Amino acid sequence: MSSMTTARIPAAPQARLGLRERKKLKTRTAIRNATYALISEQGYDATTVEQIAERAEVSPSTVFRYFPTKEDIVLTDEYDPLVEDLLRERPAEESLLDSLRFVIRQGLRMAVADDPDFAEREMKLRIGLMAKVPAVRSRAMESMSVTGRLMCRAMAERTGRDENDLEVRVYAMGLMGALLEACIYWAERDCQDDLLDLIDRTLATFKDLPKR
Amino acid sequence: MSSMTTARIPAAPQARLGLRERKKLKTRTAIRNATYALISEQGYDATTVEQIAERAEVSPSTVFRYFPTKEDIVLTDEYDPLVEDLLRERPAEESLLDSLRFVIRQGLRMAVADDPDFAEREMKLRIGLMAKVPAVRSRAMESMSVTGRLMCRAMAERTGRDENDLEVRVYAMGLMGALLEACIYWAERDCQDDLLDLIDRTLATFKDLPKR
DNA sequence: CATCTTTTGACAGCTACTCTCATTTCATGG
DNA sequence: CCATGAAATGAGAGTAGCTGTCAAAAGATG
Repeated sequence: MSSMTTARIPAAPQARLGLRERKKLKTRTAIRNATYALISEQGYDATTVEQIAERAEVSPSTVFRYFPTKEDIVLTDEYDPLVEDLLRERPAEESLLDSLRFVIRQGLRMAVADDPDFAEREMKLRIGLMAKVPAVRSRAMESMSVTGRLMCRAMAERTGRDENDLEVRVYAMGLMGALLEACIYWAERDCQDDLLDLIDRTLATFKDLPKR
Repeated sequence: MSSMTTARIPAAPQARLGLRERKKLKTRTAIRNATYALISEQGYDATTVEQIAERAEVSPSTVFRYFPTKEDIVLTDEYDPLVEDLLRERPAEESLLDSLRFVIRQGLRMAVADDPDFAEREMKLRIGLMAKVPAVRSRAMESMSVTGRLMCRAMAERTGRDENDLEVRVYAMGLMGALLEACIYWAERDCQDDLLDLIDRTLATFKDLPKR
């Protein structure tokens, strides 16, 4: 689930990117940081795109050019491919549920790697917003279905089924829904529990999808 | 899943409701019918609330008084309590998955009861919109979490767990996500398959949640 | 430096949605 | 049947998210 990870682009070869690309990345994170700051100060609804634009020192049009909706500023990240790679690296015989457990563990570990405090605060803010603000939760569910299709591909490889099999699609979305609910559960209890433990228990409520 | 059923209020004692209540019901369905008609003619996005208000012969303010958002006009129904009742009538020993199978079957049967053609057209329109229009799908997912809480209550009774147990919450949302995906799958294939069959196969991908 | 492309900002416009307030419509007790 | 109170409605103004266009600015390229 993309919207749970918070790491920056994993050791991106920021070296030679061309001035243009570097600027783009900069404004992108400027917008995001401005948004996080403003939301922390005054809440989600009270924060307008104009304010975000002002603090990020860009025009409102630019904000919408980078993020199609306000919710996307909070939620969008680009880690689906990372998850997909990690998943593909796991042995094909391993059950999908086990692989998932591993990948999520690994993903969170990488996310917290270089700046634990920042990563943790940001993750709590995001998941908190997901739990409290309907619009954000809504958007998270949308992105859940994207990540779900990714799961479908992974499952198709494992089980020898087609990635458009009803069973595959349905199982993937069930998983995603469950994982998202686990996050909401976590946020509702003020992030007191161990998220990895919750995820383990969540995955345990599923049976393996039979091959073929 | 409330947003799948399309029956009218089950034999509501429309008899003595008071003129006021009857009028309210009337405008409510007027708005809904206007919306369905307009969307069938010109699509969801091209249909504005003003047009809906005009065709339903009410003011725009009134539309918003009846439905908080445009998506709600399409999706809102009041059948969660019906589902809950049906579910509670099932024997407590029956597995939740079996009960669900039965209740959905029964629910669909009741929905199609008095005017099969209308019910079928409306259901296909709604589920089709859910599959195609992001905003509607989004809203459907929101309402899914409401119905999910209902499932939690039912499961709590069966398994002797608390309705706020992580396992219960997560299992319920997994189920809802899977069922919703089944509907989308159905719509994507132009409603060619037998929806009940798809739902059976969907439920079969789950294991029973152990008691306690 | 000149030219071409990409990115940006300013602006106008649409629509979903909210709020307020005066008016109308229904309910009720005398 | 009428007067009083309560609820539903309509009108209008206002906010904010989001889209589109177009000209100016900034980076890339030879």
